[in-house]
Parts: sequence; C-alpha cells; structure tokens
Amino acid sequence: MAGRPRDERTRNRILRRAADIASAEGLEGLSIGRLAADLGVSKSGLFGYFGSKEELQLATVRVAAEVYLQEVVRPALAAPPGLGRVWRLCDGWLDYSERRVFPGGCFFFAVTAEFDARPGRVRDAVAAAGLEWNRLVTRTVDDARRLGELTEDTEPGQLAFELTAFLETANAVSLLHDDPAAYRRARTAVRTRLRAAATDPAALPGPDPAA
Amino acid sequence: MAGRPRDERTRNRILRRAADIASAEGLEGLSIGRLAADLGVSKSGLFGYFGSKEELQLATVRVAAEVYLQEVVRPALAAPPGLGRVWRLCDGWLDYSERRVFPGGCFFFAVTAEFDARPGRVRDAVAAAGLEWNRLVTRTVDDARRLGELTEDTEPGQLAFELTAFLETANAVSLLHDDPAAYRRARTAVRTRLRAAATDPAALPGPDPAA
DNA sequence: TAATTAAGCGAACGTTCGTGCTGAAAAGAG
DNA sequence: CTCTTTTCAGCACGAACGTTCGCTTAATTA
Repeated sequence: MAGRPRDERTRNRILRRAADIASAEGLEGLSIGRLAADLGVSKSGLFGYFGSKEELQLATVRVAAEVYLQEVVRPALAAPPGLGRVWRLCDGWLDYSERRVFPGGCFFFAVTAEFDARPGRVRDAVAAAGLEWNRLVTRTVDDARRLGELTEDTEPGQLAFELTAFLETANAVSLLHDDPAAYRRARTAVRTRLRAAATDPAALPGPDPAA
Repeated sequence: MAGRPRDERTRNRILRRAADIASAEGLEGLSIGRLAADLGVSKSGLFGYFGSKEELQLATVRVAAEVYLQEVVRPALAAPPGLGRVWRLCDGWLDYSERRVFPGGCFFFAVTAEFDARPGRVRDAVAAAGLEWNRLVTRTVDDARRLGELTEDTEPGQLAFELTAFLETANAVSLLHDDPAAYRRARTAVRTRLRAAATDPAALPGPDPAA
C-alpha cells in the first residue's frame, strides 16, 4: 500500500531555506533550480514536494508565519496583558528584525512589498498574515486600555498603526543604510508614544536613552 | 558624422512606463520583452536605448526621482519654511501615494524593499535617493525648530524618522488591504505628533478629524 | 545630392525558468 | 523474501529571459 515516505526533515530544510532566500530576494526571485542546487537535491525531487511554484511559495509563507509566531508573538504573550505586553511585542519585534532571524530582515515586510500590488493566492496569504498581525497588536493595545493602563480615549487601531509603522520603518532603514541607529530611534518612538497614552507614564518598562 | 538621433520622447515614454511597472512588479520583474511589447517597439530597439538591463533600471530610478521631485518635493518647497512646510511635505506625500501617481503606490517604497538586501549599483542608487529624501525631511523639521515653531528639544532626525514611518506605512497598508483609512490614520498621526512638538499647537494647519 | 553614420527592426543566440516523463532505488505490506 | 507503491535523480520540453547580429531605413553632414 504505502511506498517510501517523504522525508519531513528535508521538507522543513527546504522551506526554511526558501524563507531565508525570499526575505532577501523575494518569493519570485526564489527559483526552484537554485534552491535545489543550494540544498544538494535534484530540481524535480524538490519540485515533487510541492507540485508547483505557487504551492512552494504558499508553503514558504506558512513556515515563515510559524517562525514569526515562535520568535515574536509567543515571547510577548508570555507577559501578562497590559502596557508591558504591548512594549514586549514591539521590543521583541525589533529584536527579531535586528537579530536577522531571516537574513533579509523581516520576511513579511519583504514579501508584502513584493506582492501588495498584484493579485493571486500568495498575495492573499500574505495579506491574511498581515491582517492577523495587525489584529494582534490592536487587541494587545485594547487590553491595556481596558486594564486602565492606557487613557480611555486611546484608539487601539490608531495606536497599533503608529507602533507598527515605527517597527517596519526601523527594519527598512536598517537594511537599506546599514544603520543600527534605526532600531534605537524606533524604540525611542515606541516608548515616547506609549508614555503619551499611558495613564501612568512611569510604569513603562525598558531603559531610557534620554537619561 | 552623426546619424539619426535617438528619439527623446520615446525614451521618456519607455522610462515612465518602466517606472509604472516597477512600482507594481519591481525592477527585476520588469522585463525588456514585456516592456517593448507594451509600448509597441521592438525588444532590440528598446534595448539599444540603454545597453543593459541594469542601465535601464538605473535610468528608471532617475526618472522616478524626477517625478517624485515634481509631485512631492517642489509643491512642499513652495510653502515658506516652518511647521507649515513640514505639514505640506507629509500631506503632499500621502496625496502622491493616494493618487497613485505610480500605479503600485510609491515607486521608492517598492524598489527599496526589493533591493535593500542585495548589493549592486541599483541598490546604491535607491539608497542614495532614500538618504536624500530623509535629509530633506530632517532639514525641513530643523528649519521649523530654528524658527521657534517646534520646541527646542525636538530632535530633527528622530521626528523625521517618525513622520516618514507614518507615510510609508500608510502606503503599504493601503496597497495590501485596499484600506483608505490608512491615509486618514497617517494624517492623524502626523498632526498629533507635530502638535506634541509644536510651540503653538493651534498653529498647525489642516482639518481636524477629531472635530 | 551623395556619402556617411546610427536607429530600429526581425531573428536568433545561449541560459534559465517552471514543469513533465522515465527509470531505478527504497521502503512498507503480505 | 516478494510485491507493490512511492520517492527521487536524470533528462528533456517549451517559454521567456537578457543580449547580439545583420539588415534596412532614416537623418545628418559634406
């Protein structure tokens, strides 16, 4: 009945490498031939794991989402809800970008810019991931507000927009100009913005560069 | 001695279209064959204008910079230095993105994300343009500070970072989720941030959505 | 007007792309 | 151990890529 089972470890190696390449060269720049040669397997063998390039791209987005969950989301959710968790989320994101978990910076930043202006299933998957991330940040902010740690008139969607703007721009500036000051700027911006919205500004954790 | 001169109008048509395509599909996704077919000229004829794909990409970056100058920078510089000019710069940028001067949103946002993680002359050109833009925003902010319209302790580089973050994120969110609220959010963020740094918050022009 | 120089086209180059086909090695089932 | 089923490498395909080569045609100069 059953023949040779597909090697799950090889599959993971393929996708992890695919995500690394895509973060730097894009999901279109990712080619099956180069990827196969890189990993020492045959082009058709690798192809068999997915059946089409689009399916490979979709699978790559999925593993990148898992990495993102592991590296950014879960550590932040370890903190209790409130302002502290908002900070951990932002600071953890900057750390994830700065540590170059993906060599080309944040995977989703790269592929979002690549696919945001064309139709298709890959774009839909990327957009869904972005929406989920945005909802998480918004909910985390709203939790802090409900707990009374942010002023009543704080609009969660608005604040989430501003915070993620700082994060993504730090990623972009750091990559383009190789400027580590970008992360410092982003942390300063996040802290200042959260202090402005906090009911108790002194409650915000983290070091203060304006010391 | 001299033969037929190259048609400058055709060259401009080529590059303007190239910039349009690149804003949506990237400068690598831009293919000479498709571009030539699009414009009704032969592949080799078009190729002759530039001599290599890289040269075509560099020329495309240059005309995109001219468009950017025309659509964003010059209108803002028409306003006198100060807080008003800072606002005009941000508001004009959002307008340029929202009007889809390039169909794929801001050209430089797209190609920056595409080239920020690989070496080469195209990347260098894009990085130089980004640096110039950043310097312009920083100088415009600093002018306002020197004029006493922003508080003395305002750090121009930091404020410029935050303002451009709002702009670029509005562009990205709008493209990915087709969400016009992104521009409203960005304008709100810019206005709030400038009010916080202004010596006279009431001096800030523009309508207030919180009315 | 005649000579000269370069523009722009059509065709083809070699390479790489994603994708099938074929055959041999490999692993579970009986 | 045999049979069956599936993986995987090797090869080839058509299409598209950037690029080059002649050839024709048009504009400029003498």
